[in-house]
Amino acid sequence: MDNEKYASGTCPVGRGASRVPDLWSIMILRDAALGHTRFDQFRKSLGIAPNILTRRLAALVEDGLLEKSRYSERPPRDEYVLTSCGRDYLPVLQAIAAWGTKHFGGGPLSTTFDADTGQKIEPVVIDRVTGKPLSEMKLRVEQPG
Amino acid sequence: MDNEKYASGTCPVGRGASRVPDLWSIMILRDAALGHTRFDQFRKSLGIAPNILTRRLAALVEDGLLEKSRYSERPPRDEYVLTSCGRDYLPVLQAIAAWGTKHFGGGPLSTTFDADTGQKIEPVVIDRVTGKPLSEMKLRVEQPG
DNA sequence: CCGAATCCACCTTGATACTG
DNA sequence: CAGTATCAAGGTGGATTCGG
Repeated sequence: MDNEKYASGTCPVGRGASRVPDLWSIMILRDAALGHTRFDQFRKSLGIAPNILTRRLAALVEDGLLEKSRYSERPPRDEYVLTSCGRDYLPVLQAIAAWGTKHFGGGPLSTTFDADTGQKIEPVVIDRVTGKPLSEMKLRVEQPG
Repeated sequence: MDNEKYASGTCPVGRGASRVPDLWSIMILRDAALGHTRFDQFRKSLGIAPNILTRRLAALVEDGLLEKSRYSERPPRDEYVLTSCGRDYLPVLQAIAAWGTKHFGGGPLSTTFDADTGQKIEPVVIDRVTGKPLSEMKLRVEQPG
């Protein structure tokens, strides 16, 4: 489809989603959030074909979510690390995970913990001003201009 | 790609994301959240080819995010309305929107308001227990079993 | 006119093999 | 290890058609 139409449109959902337009991209970012950085880590973890992985990584670098970083000179080797933009995508992953667990759970699932306290994480999306969960609010959307 | 591998895997991100595996699905859900229900509303709003729209709608119905509902008998007409599962996806859209606005803003964007108070919404993903934003936390993921 | 189904040229995807 | 080359298969969207 024509991502660019949404990438530059007025809808903030389109602006964001068009940078992570498919399942591979989402799963690559998940892996990156888990600390994976190398081509082969992604490839093995995801079971993705190498040419596809190459393209996806390039697109994520292009859009500023990942950054190539040289970790060996001879032989030359790059790793892919999350930028601050990419790290900011992590809450989206958590929101997806919470939704996935609630509605499509039914099996053994990996779980996220607070690394400091060891407490299990339960992600909720709230409005920063009122603190109310968005799922309990009535919302209205307004177009610009 | 092979969605089903992730749809039934142990990763909650995969469980969720595989049900909304592409940009069209996300945008359809956004439209649905805006109150669109009819085939032609989606088609015109998104500029999507009708055969593709048919497939995506059917997939979303299949996965329980949308529900077909007959609104006219003669002629027979169905509309697509969000199920509770589909409504629960709205926080994900908001998280995407917040991320998109922060990192790819730079233009006129539509904005979400609290329908009651008229206040602008600023979505944040927090941990329900501690109330802390996830973006400020150090997380650790644990595999099942 | 609404909600599709069908056909078709095109492009993307991904499995495999291969290279530095 | 980190990709590129090749190529078959399937997805994509435009045009058209069709029933209500």
